[in-house]
Amino acid sequence: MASLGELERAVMERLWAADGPVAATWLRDELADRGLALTTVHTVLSRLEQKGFVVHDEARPRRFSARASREDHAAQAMREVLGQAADRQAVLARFVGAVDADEARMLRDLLAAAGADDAAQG
Amino acid sequence: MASLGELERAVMERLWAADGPVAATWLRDELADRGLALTTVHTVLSRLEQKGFVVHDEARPRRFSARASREDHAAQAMREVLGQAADRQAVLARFVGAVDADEARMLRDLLAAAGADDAAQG
DNA sequence: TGCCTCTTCTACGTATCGTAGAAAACGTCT
DNA sequence: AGACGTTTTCTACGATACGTAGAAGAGGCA
Repeated sequence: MASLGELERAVMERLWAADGPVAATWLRDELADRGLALTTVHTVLSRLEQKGFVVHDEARPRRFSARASREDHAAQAMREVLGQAADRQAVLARFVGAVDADEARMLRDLLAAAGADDAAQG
Repeated sequence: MASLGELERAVMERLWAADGPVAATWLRDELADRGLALTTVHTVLSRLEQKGFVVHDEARPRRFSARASREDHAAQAMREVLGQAADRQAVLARFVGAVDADEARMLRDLLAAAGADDAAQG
């Protein structure tokens, strides 16, 4: 997965936080503390599109949005890390060993639900 | 986490595959298909050290090794992705939803063991 | 039909990375 | 100890990525 620069990441954060597609001007205002020119925002957006993280519609002020939700993005990143490892079990063991109690509970519940589905279907 | 370049990653792969600390010459030979100069290997190694991925001893030919195992590295990367997310549960849900049956079984077993530990200790 | 805004194109400075030469440090053989 | 080969460090250079934005083109609106 292509990695993101500092500003690119900031833009993605705003897109994820946004409630639907947004205009470049909105992003510029969201990032007002940086005092960015509108063209800068556009440049970053087009780079993010090239990388496959952002799409825009054809309306005229263009509306930009993240291709995947923040959560999908994170989950996919986790899957990619896991997928690259030769010994997935060892990775998962270390991962599970490091998660906190809350997360362990979440995982147990989620896996129980998935397991129930499997049983129902298989 | 600092991200790695193509050659840096290749070097890490060899270090992880290696059976203990190795000399720079060994790495150069492992990467013989690239026809790298020994100094190139050293440059990359020192950059990896700066990033905290590699350490070396004081013996003379220096022996280099990965600071963390491949599995620890991957697990830590997964944790970092998860840790950055605001809604960890949503991320975990998507992650669990995407893992295959094998991985789900591994996770269930690992979590069961962890849960047993909790019960015994708590 | 101008004007103003939005979009695209092009560019530049800095940091990172792949790459390696030059020089210094070290071990060793005689 | 001196000379030689190997290893390590220092320095550098070209390519690419990224932050940044000006200039120019495209479209809508008074």
